[in-house]
This record gives sequence, structure tokens and C-alpha cells, in this order.
Amino acid sequence: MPFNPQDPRVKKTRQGMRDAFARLILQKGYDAISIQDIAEAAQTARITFYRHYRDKEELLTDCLNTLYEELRAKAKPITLEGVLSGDSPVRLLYEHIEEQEMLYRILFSSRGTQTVIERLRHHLAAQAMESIRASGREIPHDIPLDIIAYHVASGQIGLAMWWLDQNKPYTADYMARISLWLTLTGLIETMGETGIRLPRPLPDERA
Amino acid sequence: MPFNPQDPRVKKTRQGMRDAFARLILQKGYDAISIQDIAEAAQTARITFYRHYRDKEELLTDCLNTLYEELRAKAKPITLEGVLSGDSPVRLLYEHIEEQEMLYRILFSSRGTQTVIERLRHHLAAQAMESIRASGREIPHDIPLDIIAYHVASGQIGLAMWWLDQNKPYTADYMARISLWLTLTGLIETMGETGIRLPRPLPDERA
DNA sequence: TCACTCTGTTACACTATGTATCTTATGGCA
DNA sequence: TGCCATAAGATACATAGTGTAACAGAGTGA
Repeated sequence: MPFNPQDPRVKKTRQGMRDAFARLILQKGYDAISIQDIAEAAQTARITFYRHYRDKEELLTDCLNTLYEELRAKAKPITLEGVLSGDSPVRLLYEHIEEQEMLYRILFSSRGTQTVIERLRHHLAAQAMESIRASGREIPHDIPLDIIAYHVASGQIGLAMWWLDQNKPYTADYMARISLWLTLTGLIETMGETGIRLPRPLPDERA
Repeated sequence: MPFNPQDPRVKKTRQGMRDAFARLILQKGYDAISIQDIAEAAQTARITFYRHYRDKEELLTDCLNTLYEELRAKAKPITLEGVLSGDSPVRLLYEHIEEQEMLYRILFSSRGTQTVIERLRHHLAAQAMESIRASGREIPHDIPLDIIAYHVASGQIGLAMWWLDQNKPYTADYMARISLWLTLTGLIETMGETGIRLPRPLPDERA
């Protein structure tokens, strides 16, 4: 189906589908939605759906890819000074969540989104690695860099999910700073340093 | 349907369904599975499925609830000494993942599981709070305890997901220690302490 | 205006779902 | 051992959703 994405009719149809779909997901959940429902809510014919998307999944991907591309477009070059002064990737994430709250609620809650969350996690992990490189410091105990990066990214995404789930009890700015602070300092002030058995270096531990 | 769960016929039927379902999910994915498929794979009649479960979702919940209950049953009282010597909730998690790898793969990859992952996150968050309380220390900067707990739990789950996704490149023991270490000390050794703007206390930041 | 493209209408075959009815098999117990 | 309660199997059916086809009508842009 070689549709022309520039055609105003096509634009209108697809935008209508995306909007209707987002509304329906929040209203009754991904699984309970039929193609019929989407077509009706978008005030279009059922067959028109099939002309543009193979299935629900593809429409959802269309919705969330746009979201992800938007976040990526916001990314700036990473410097240690920028990160420490609060101009961090996690701050951009919280700003973007504020702008696109409805879509992030779908991303974090629905089911057809595992791949997009995975992409977001990869993205944040890559940025974490870049931040660590920008710091120019040695990694302690030879902990593999990708492990660190995924731990950081997972904590950041998890905290953002918690924030939306709790209906944003704190400001995005506060959350971004907390997230960065926990990532950087962990619980060391709380738990204390004494007695922590550091992991041994890597080679002994290969499975 | 007041079935007797003790009846050996019932036990056999349900166990067969659970096993068949787990195999099918890993084989072709949750969405692509029909009730027919499950019944066939379990070598039973389609109608028998409906006698025991309302839909796919309920069968999946049955599978994963068992998993979650098993993990919960392993939990021990938390002490600071136990946590620091490596006898931590996250170690139990990794041990359990090794024991039930197939089901955890389903839990972490499939779609019908958001609620169970959420429950796992709550569980780990609750244990993190308990660990912090057991330490008897003050929480720095009045950071809300639940924020810390969810950050910790998310990092731990995310790292475990990464580990399975990468086909377990390191031992469970090593992963558990890394996870604990990152949680406790963060990246402070890597990024350094200077220049980090700590979050201001809470009251100014309420949304 | 005209050619082209997109959308709407109607229709159809196919598959999965959920339920009902009746028959057969199984396990516990006197 | 034979009986009884209960679970599983076989068959059938109504319903809903899916995916596709053919044709008519509306919109876009030159």
C-alpha cells in the first residue's frame, strides 16, 4: 500500500486513528479494543484501518515511535558539567513526560509496548554510558559498563513510572534531581560504607 | 464452577494447561496463542479450558502467581548484617530466577504480565524499605522513602531482565553482588562527589 | 476540469469465542 | 467389587471479530 503520507486526507485519517486509539486504551485497555472500535471512534470505515495498519500493534507502534523520536530529538551532547548541574538526560525525560503525559501513561501501562520501553531503556543506557565516559573516570572493580548503564536506566524508568502511577505527587524538577542523586550516590549515606563486600573482579565470575 | 482443586483429575488438567501454555508462549508469543492451541498442546478438549479459566489472562495469572508466591515464601527476616553479607532479597531473586528460568523469561518478556511485574516491584520495594529501616539510619535530604524504594526495586528488576535477555553472561552470585553494590554506592566512585547539587528538601517541591 | 488517489459501502469466507447438551471416563468409598 | 459423584470428551451452534474484494463516491492538485 504505497500511501502518500503527505496527502492531507492520509494525515487526517492516521491522526484520527492515533487519537482515537490513545483515548480507547486509557478508557478500556489495549486488549479489549477491536479494530471496529478504533474505526468507529475515529469516525472512519473499518476497512480504512487495514489500508494503513496491519493490526493494532502496528498502530500502537506508530503512536509510540513518534513519542520516542520526539524524545531523541531533544537529546543534547553530554558533558560532565551539564549532568552535574542538572542538565541530564533524565531531566529531559521528565520534561517530555510532562509534555506528553497521556502517551507516556499508555507506554508505561499497556501491553503492546514492551519493545518501545526496551528502546527507551537502551536509549537511556547509552546516554548513561556516554555520561560515564564524559566523566573520564575509571570504573571501579571492573564492573562491566553495560551492567552499570542498564542498572541506571532501569532505575530512572522505574522511578518515572512510579511518578505517573502516583499521579505526580512531586514536581518533575524534583524527581529528576532525586533520580540523578540516587543514581550517583546510591544509598551510601543511608546504609553506610562499612561492611559492604565489594564484588570481585569479572574474570572469576563468567558463567 | 465449584471445582475441587484436590481432585487428582483437576490437578492433572491444570498442570497440563500451565505447562503447555508456558511452552507456547516461549514458542510463538502470548498474543498468537488461541484457546484451541492451549487445549491441543495440553491434549485436552477446548471446553475443558473454559471449565477452569475464564480466558488466557487468567491462566497466565495462575502460572505467575505461583511463581510469585514461591519467591515470597523464600523471604527471610531482614537485618543489616544479612544484607551487607550478601544474604539480601536481590540474591534470593537471582537464585529463584535460576530455579525457574523459563517462567521468569515469560514474566519479563510477554505482555500479559504487567500486573505481576508490578507486584514483584512492590515486593522488592517493600523489602528495600525494610532494609533501610533495619539499618536504623536517617534518610538524607528528606527524600521520601517510597521514592528510594522504587528506585532500588526498579534497578534490581531491570538488571535481572538484562541478565536473562543477555542469556546470563555472568553468574547469579556475581549479578546479585553487583546489583547490591550499585544500589548502595551508586556511581559515586565513578562520577565523584564534587559538584552534585543535592535535591532540596521536600515541602518546596510539592506539585 | 480532469486524472488520480483516498475513503465509504456492501458483501463474503474464515476463524475464534463462549455456551449447551449429552455421553464417557475416573477416582473415592461402602 | 460395584456404585456414585464429579470431571473430561464429543458435538453442535450462535455470535463476534478478522481480513479481503469489488465498486462507487469524494478530495486533492495540476
